[in-house]
Amino acid sequence: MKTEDHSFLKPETIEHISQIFKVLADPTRIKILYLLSQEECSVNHIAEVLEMSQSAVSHQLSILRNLRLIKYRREGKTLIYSCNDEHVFSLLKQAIDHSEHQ
Amino acid sequence: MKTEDHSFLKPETIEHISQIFKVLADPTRIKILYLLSQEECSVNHIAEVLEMSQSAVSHQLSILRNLRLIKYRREGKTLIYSCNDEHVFSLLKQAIDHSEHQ
DNA sequence: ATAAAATATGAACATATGTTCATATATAAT
DNA sequence: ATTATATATGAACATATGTTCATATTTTAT
Repeated sequence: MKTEDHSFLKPETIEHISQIFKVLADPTRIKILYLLSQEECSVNHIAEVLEMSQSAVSHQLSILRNLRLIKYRREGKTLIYSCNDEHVFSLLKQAIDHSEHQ
Repeated sequence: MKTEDHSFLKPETIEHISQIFKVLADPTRIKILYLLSQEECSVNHIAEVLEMSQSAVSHQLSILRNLRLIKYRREGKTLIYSCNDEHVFSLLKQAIDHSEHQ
């Protein structure tokens, strides 16, 4: 095939996809997202369940929050995080399915 | 929810998913995989079409090859690469669709 | 106003990753 | 055998990323 006959992805599309996959590429974030796919969670709850430091969880949540993959609401002193991007969670679920059934 | 009531991903599953997403997280590899989803390609063809050095392409191909995401056959001096993992290419396509229709 | 609890954040550090450069390997042609 | 072509690979380098540690911020209770 000649170069000019190829279909190319738009640079923005490539950047966007790369960014999404980058987020999904870290084991810690996979665990957090999988947890949030089951129930909304406070920061401390996530830290306890995943046996991580509060700080590490919070840093990761800030990454997910900045990319609008998750959202939160406040209950008193507590922030409750939950899913905010069906597409990305769907990618994660598809990857889990493929990985478990092979 | 109590910690013992959560569903957890198996460590191998987490590692596997993370590895797949890590591969898909690099713009260069996204371009290569997208190209290979359209047609099988020689190394030099990929390098020309994507305007990259032969060495850089070859390094990335070796990563994709080691993870069995692509395969190759020889034609004389030329190696022709092609897809070898429908699941992963399906993940890529889903991400592209989501990214383009939002 | 003060203290405690929950969360966020900046700096520092170690590790991982992608490209380049130089060179090696393999096949084909003469 | 020698040369040319196609591809692979190791080392070096720069950049990106995740965690920890210390500390800041925000809200509630007293």
